Amino acid sequence: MTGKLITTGQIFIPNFNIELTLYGGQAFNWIKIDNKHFGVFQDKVIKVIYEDPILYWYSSKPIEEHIILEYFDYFTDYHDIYRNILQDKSLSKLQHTYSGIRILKQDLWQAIVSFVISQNNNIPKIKTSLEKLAKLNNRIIKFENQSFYAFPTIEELLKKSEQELQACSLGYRSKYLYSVTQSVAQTKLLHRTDINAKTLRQYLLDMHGIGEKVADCILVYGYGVRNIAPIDIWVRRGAIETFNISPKSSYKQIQHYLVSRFGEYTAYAAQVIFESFRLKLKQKTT
DNA sequence: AACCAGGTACTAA
DNA sequence: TTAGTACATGGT
Repeated sequence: MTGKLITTGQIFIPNFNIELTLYGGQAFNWIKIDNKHFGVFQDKVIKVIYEDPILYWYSSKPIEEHIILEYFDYFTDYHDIYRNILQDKSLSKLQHTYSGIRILKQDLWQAIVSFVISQNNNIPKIKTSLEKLAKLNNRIIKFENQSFYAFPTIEELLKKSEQELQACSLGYRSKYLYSVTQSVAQTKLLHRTDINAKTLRQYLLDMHGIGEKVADCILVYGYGVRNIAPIDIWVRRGAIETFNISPKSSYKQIQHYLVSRFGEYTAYAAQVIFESFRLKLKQKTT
């Protein structure tokens, strides 16, 4: 299916919390300049401006509108989602201001690279590392008087040595990224359509440097899975406090609990928990 | 100067 | 299965 290639469009998305969605830790490829948001998508740069309820977008190169719509999860009924998860008494006690968060559907490869780097790391530094990684290939995209660097393809990354990766401030994660890149190429994960989420998760877990949390991030943010959630430190703390579950619970136990409580909406509920607790701490320290 | 960041691999019990 | 620890790097 190929649609018409266009460079600009408008999308109707009422009540969209664009700040938390783009900068809350599910994606690392956006920067904000004034009221405009610029994001690198493979070899393109997209600019978006949100004026409730319209999202205006502009691309540096012609692109199918469908790709943009998918990315912003346009075909999902968010009104229905938040109506559902906010029926939960405990969850609804958290900040309702987070009810405009959407879950982006990112490029699978970009998600794999991003979340391998994200482990035991902070958001600003993750972004810096990804930028340095992009600069290795020096594919510059000029757009609106600014220069951006295209996200490295797997073919490009395969050519890089572990030392070159390490120079991107990846720390000990450089060997993980190096190894994961090889594994993704060998398994041809990016080109397979015969694979379901459960199988993909197992492939990812078999890679050196990907554990449960990163695998689940890749599934949720890069593969469109919504009926599970990555359990990071904030979701863990949040779930323990919000639902009064044992602090000793394992990763799998917390995830099962959330799935049993929120079902097909688990990822959305966890996103609200994540932002709520992450920002609560930030307010304390600043 | 410790402590932390959207964890994982490894070891020992 | 669970508990503890090393791991690179930069910011606070």
